[in-house]
Formats: sequence, C-alpha cells, structure tokens
Amino acid sequence: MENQIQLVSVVGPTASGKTGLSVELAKHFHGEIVSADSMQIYRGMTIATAKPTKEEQQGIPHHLMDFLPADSEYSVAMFVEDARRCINEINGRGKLPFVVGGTGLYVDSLLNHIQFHGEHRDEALTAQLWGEFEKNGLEPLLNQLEAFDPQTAARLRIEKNPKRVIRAIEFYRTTGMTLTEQNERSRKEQSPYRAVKIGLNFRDRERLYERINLRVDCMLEQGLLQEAQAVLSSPLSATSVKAIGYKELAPYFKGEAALEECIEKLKRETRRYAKRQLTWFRRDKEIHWLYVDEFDSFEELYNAAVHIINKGLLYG
RNA sequence: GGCGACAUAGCCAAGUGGUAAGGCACGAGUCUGCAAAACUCUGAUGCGGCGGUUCAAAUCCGCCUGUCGCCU
Repeated sequence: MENQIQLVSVVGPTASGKTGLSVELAKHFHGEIVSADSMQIYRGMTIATAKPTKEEQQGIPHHLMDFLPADSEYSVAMFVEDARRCINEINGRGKLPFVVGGTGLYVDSLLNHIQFHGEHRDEALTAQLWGEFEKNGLEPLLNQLEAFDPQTAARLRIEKNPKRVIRAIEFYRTTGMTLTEQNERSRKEQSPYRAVKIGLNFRDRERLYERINLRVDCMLEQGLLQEAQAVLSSPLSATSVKAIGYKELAPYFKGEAALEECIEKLKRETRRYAKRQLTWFRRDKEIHWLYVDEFDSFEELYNAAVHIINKGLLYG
C-alpha cells in the first residue's frame, strides 16, 4: 500500500555482526536504529548483551536500547507499541528506520503487525492453571482447550508445551476469543510497514561458533565478571533473569563450580541460542541472506547489503 | 617386568547369558503478551580387536591392544 512506511530490518544470530553492519548502513541511508532485542533494553546489562558502545553507535540514534531498569517487566506487546512509536517519529523526521535485533518474535510481531489485546493478562488464572498442570498433568488442560479451540489443542497436543496450553486457555478466558480466531483476525490486518529484510548468517556454522567463543572471552576482558556480580545481586524481572551471561556464572560466585566450567557453559548456551535464532529466522522467506564467511571483507559485505537495500527501496 | 581394574554413540553412563536404558552435546523443528523463554523430533545391525563356549554373549573363557592404579 502507498501509505506503508518503508524500513529496513537487519536480523541474524548473536555475534553475526548486526551492530557493525547496521550502523554503517544507517550512516549511508540517513537512518536511525530501532533495536529489537529483548535484553539490550535493560540498563546495567551491557557487556553480556553486547550492547554497542557510544563509539560503536557512531552518532547514529539507537532507540529502545538501555532504557529500562533490570527489574522492569517487558513483553512483545510493549515492544511493538514502543517500536511503532519510534518508527513513526523517525519517519516523521524524514529518516529511514532500521529495525535491528536478534529477538525474532519482536521483529516479526512488529513487521507483521500482530494484534495484541489491551491489558488482557490474568495472573491469578495463570497461576491456577499452572497449579492444575502440576497436579494433573497436561492432558486435562488440553481437553479443556479442545472444548473451545480444537485447532490449537490439536497443535499443542503434539507439542506438549504447558506454557502455550496455559496461555491459550488464559487468552480465551480473558478475551472470549480463541487463539485461532485471534490469529485469523491478525492475518487480515495489513502491515503498516514495507520492509527490506537482511539476514546475516554463516555458510559454515563453525565460523559463527568460533566468533561466539571469542566474543565471550572478550566480554570477560571487558569486565563481565564485575557486571555479572552487580546484576546478580540486584533485582531482576522475569525477562531479565533469563539473560545469558550472568546466571551461568552464578555457580562460580557461590563457589560451587570452577570459573572455567562456567565460562564453557556460557559459551555453549550462547551457541545454542544462536542456533535457535537461526531456526526462527530461516522460515521467513522474505529475508535476503548474506553469508558473512563468503565475503572477503566487511567492505564487500556492506556493499552487498547496500545493493539489496537500494533494490528493495526502488522496487517498493 | 609383575599384579589388578577398566574398555558401551562426540562426552557421561545403565545393562552380568536372551536379542543395547537414560542424560548432555550436535542436528532439525514449533512459535501471536515471560522469547537470551518454553517445547517437540533425532543417533550404536552394535558394546576395543581376534578367537572360543552356547540354541543365544556387551554380558562366560582365552589371547591381543589401550587406559588407569598399585608393586618392584
């Protein structure tokens, strides 16, 4: 549609080079960056989340980064709301928005214009459902769900994921709408954005893993241990406790494990996270993938990205 | 040199005569208010090698190889 806002998204697994590339692209295209990262939103969590420093940002405005205390709750719905606002503002300034980040759910929900329902959470109901699950298992909950949303029930019966089953029931009980209906409704909505999507990946997975391992070592040199100690001893939210980089070091601080072991664990968790990110992004057929290890230099990678964006902007 | 223990998938590991548990890692996937989350799927015609006993051996016997420990 004509009134769609044109934007660029840069996605990819952790340590693939999103930050460096997107800053250069933003400089070239007169853009600003909207971070789509569920952990870089938190203040005080900077080394572990590989948050770009002021120097790395090179004067390019970065939004939705480093703006919340670590004990604040946050969610996709809030992200989408905040990001929309940012994009509108950037667009209003006549600049090109760059949505950059590794949190696939956030990026997709924003770009696909997923509809969320006001403040419809029911903590008490959720707690009660978890209680039922712990007592009787998943089957009764699945049967319950099946009564009003057989489609979702059938899907989740295979998946056996309590978290999703409970959310599906909670959703229906609080909104009166089934998840299936909600999805259909969402799909009808036209996205207000037209995005040129760029994905960073590696032909050889080992290359990515090497970079991850190396980056963890760098983080340690930058003072990850001190940051971890500070973060672990301060209040955290349900989201921020999940950050990779701190909890893995906790056993070391408690004297329960050797530092080396914890570091290995931290690296492994990061690698597994990267793999999950790739699984998420791979199913988006609109992404133009750039394989970092196929380029001889950053210059070439950058040029390829510029080319894709130029083509995308022109075509759109 | 002698004695003893052990040798099962990338790693850890159960299994002591009846046709190879489990965990971790790896790989693949799911995904609509916690997503750096939660969850699903996936591996040994073979148990260090070679012989032997037996209807049947990862499981018993012998030899060899390797690892570890102890002794001299």
